[in-house]
Amino acid sequence: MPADPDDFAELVLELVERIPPGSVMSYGDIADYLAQGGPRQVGRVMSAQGGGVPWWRVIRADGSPPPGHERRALERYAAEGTPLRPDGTRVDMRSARWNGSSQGSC
DNA sequence: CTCTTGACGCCGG
DNA sequence: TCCGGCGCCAAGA
Repeated sequence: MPADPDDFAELVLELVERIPPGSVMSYGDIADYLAQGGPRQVGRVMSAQGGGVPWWRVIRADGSPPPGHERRALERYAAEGTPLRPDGTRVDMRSARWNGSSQGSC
C-alpha cells in the first residue's frame, strides 16, 4: 500500500497527465480525488516535480494559475482552448473543471 | 526539537 | 468583487 510519500507525488503527476486538454483541476480537487494529503501537498509536488507534466492544467480553486507562471499558463489555455473568464486572467472552473472521469457533468 | 514558509481553501468584512 | 485572516500538512532552516 502506498506508504511512501514518493508514491503520492507519482499519483498526482499521473493524474495531471490524465487531465484532457481544455479541462483543468484544482489542487484541492486532486487531493480530494486521491483522497489523501491536501491541497498544499499537491501544490508542493507540482512545484517540485510538476515540470514534467501539464502543470498549467492544475490551478487554484479560484481558477487562477500558479504565481510566476501566469503568462505561461495563459498561453497554454489559448492554445488548448481552455474556457477563460471575462477577465481573461482566470479559468472558468464552472465548465473547465474536470472530475477525473470522462465527462461527468451533463 | 521548534519556528517559518509555501504553485491552497474557505469564511468574513 | 477585492482584501485579510485562519486552518491544514509537510519540508526546510
